[in-house]
Amino acid sequence: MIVELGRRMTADERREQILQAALVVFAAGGYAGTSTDQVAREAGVSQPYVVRLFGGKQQLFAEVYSRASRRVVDALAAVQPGPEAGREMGEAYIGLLADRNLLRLLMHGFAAGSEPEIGRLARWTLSEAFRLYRERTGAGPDEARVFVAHGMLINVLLAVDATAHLRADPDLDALAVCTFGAGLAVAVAGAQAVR
Amino acid sequence: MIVELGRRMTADERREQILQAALVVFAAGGYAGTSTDQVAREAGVSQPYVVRLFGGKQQLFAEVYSRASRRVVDALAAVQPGPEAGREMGEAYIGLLADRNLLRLLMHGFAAGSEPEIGRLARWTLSEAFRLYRERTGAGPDEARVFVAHGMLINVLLAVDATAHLRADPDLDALAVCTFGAGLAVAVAGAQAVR
DNA sequence: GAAGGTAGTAATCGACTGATAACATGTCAA
DNA sequence: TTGACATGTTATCAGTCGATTACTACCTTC
Repeated sequence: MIVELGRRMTADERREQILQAALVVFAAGGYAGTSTDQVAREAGVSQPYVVRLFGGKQQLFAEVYSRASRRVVDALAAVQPGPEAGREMGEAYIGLLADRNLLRLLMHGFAAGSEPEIGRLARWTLSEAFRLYRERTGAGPDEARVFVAHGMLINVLLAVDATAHLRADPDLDALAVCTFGAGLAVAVAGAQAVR
Repeated sequence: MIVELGRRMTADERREQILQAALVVFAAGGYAGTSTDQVAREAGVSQPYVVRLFGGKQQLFAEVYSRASRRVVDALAAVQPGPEAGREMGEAYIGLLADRNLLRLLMHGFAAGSEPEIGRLARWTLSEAFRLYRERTGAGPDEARVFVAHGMLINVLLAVDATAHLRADPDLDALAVCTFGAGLAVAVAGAQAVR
């Protein structure tokens, strides 16, 4: 985390900085498993300031999660329709691995789908991925389903840190290799580039 | 939850009862989001007893999660090799939806993969699903990957309660219908039969 | 240069959590 | 019956968490 010593920041700059810090720690620990104090320390501010800037832990998480969802959906939406759209959307998703925290946070949101607000966002993300794939590629539901399913597999492999345990289990190794394909290097690099 | 009034149970019976209760509440709230007191109330015993019987919250969760993993892998391993093995393994997985808590707990484990012990179990579950599919069907890695990916999609749709929001979003609706296929009725029923 | 708003912290609180200790109650063998 | 062990509970504690309050330091503007 970049710390700007001494200098004062505008509230908007601080918000941005705290949101980035929150992405990191929430991606690692999930909503319930992460304290506002962890967020504060990661961002280099005091804990009460985090709470006051965002109105509470729940609202902070909702905002972080909402942004993450939007980043994912935007990356897919950026692909233009055409004969290569399917491949390009796959590559766009793999590209999201560059920020390992993004998809790991997404996973926590899926698991915490019982929280109404988070569940709503999680369903929206899934729904949009499915819809966009069909719209951009003209594919039928079955093909689009395969696309979304692979996205979920990528999320899970990332969450369980499969890339860091490649040598330990040949089957998991094979699964990771054929899932990430050419993106394996990106996935491994992303895992190391955390923080 | 069935409460046996007054009667005393053997420690093993209690263990079983508490493990079942823990599956329910952990599936809903995850590890960090669930207190030992919630487990105790669900099981109808006092909170300190839960802690003492299992040696701590972590060990309780590890045991619940370990059993869930094993149930999933056992269901897949029960399929005999043969030309129909692929279809049968799909059906076996869909059959697991009958206990909604099982796959939802699994999801929490995937998300909490940063915890070393849980991550180990989660990776093992993935690895075994992949390995068993290839072994039973003779399929190559790509086909087995599709199988595992669809399992993950099913988990996610379950976790975000997609079956309870079918009418709200036509795209999510289409995704759920074509994912669960003939198992949709099972999935919806499982969602309602919780507790 | 002082006034007023903005950025930020220190101190503290009540609620909750996991865990421990001490105690009570039921069950069974001799 | 009685002792001894296994099954459970009540009381309690120390730590953590999210949140509130009250305060301080900084910057801009007139």
